[in-house]
Amino acid sequence: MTNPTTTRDPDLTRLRIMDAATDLFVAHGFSSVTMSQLAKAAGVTKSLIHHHFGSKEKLWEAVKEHAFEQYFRAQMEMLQEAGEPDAALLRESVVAYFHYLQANPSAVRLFAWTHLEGDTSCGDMDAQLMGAGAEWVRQAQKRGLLRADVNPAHLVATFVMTCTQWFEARCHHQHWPGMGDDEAFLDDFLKIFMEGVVPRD
Amino acid sequence: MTNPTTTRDPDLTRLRIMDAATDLFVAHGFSSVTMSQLAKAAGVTKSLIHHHFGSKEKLWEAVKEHAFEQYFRAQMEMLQEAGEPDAALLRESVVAYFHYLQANPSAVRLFAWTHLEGDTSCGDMDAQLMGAGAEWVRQAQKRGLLRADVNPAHLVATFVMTCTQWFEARCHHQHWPGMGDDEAFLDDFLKIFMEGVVPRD
DNA sequence: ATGCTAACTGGTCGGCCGGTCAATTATTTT
DNA sequence: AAAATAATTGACCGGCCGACCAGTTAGCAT
Repeated sequence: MTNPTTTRDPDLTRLRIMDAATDLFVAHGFSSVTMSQLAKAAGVTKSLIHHHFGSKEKLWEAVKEHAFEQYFRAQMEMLQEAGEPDAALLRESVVAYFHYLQANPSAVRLFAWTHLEGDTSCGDMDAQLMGAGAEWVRQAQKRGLLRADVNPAHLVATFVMTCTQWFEARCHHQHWPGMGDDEAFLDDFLKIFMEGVVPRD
Repeated sequence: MTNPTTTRDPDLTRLRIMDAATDLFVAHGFSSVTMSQLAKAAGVTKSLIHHHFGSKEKLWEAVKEHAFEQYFRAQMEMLQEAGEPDAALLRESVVAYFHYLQANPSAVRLFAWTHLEGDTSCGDMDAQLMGAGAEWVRQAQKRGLLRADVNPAHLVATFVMTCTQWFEARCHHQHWPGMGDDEAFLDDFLKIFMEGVVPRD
């Protein structure tokens, strides 16, 4: 039988390092986090991190790749669960995306760091996702359920970027006068966005 | 008379350091830039940077403050030049803001770095700016020129954040399939946004 | 049981980090 | 002209950085 109090568990160790690294990198970015901090946070020695990941840079890559995969999978699921495209479903998609980002603040910050680094390693997955989203919109346009005079990619980008920026720059605009909470903003954004994407009678 | 080829010019030196520091910080962020890099880029010694700015952190603060001031002044001018609020002028404001960011990519990146750092030092200026923008919208709403059922701050935030994110994450979404260039996106965004903010007949 | 592989540790290293300081040179003040 | 002030330099510092390595130990295949 397997020993539950086994002294060594490389998979768990890797996981613990990844988790600690994710927290630290998300909070402070790659370059201002040191191996000593990482080791201390993960409860292991610096050498062990090198043993499992090779270098600080490779650990960072692993953290990013893992986060992208999670994001990609979640978004693909949401897209595939969506049925026949129409305006109501688009609205639901925006709400779902907004709430996904709300529930995964570390993903938002990780994306922001990678944007600034100019990292495009997530390009393929992201392009695939956006392509699917745009195609979804294009079908709704063909059926006359969404206005057809806007580039589908731009339509998707508009709501994706607004949701992203809302959480990315939260520390900034949460102090702006008159700003409401997450739900209040989402409501108002949807009022504007949905009115702007449905066809005029 | 003043000697044009004078060997010492502390103001120019400060400026050269600030310029070099702005470039480097904007490109790589605060913590991954070293004093040696800064000194080399500015054509001065490390010690001289310390002499003029005290520390790396204080130089960073100076760079940010300067950028914020420039941004603040430019936006305030744009706001004050704007006349009686109505939908057409809102459209022009969005276009002007978009083009300002397009022409000042380093400002965009600097904001992004500070967002991630959680820096709120520009809070006062920014709140003032947003307050003025929201007030501008509120007046248009009172006159029935913009729909009144959305929080003015949210309306302004919507287009500000979209423009910001467009340039902030450019390296990311410029590879998305079907995406047009800056002007094409702006056009489509305005189609959606303007349709969403004008009152229904 | 015994050897092999891989997980894991502690110690250590060269290098570069941000920062300091005394000395020198240019500019301004008196 | 001389004294005071400020700009600028180069040499130098302690400390920590990421990385490495020799050695130890646990798990596993045979």
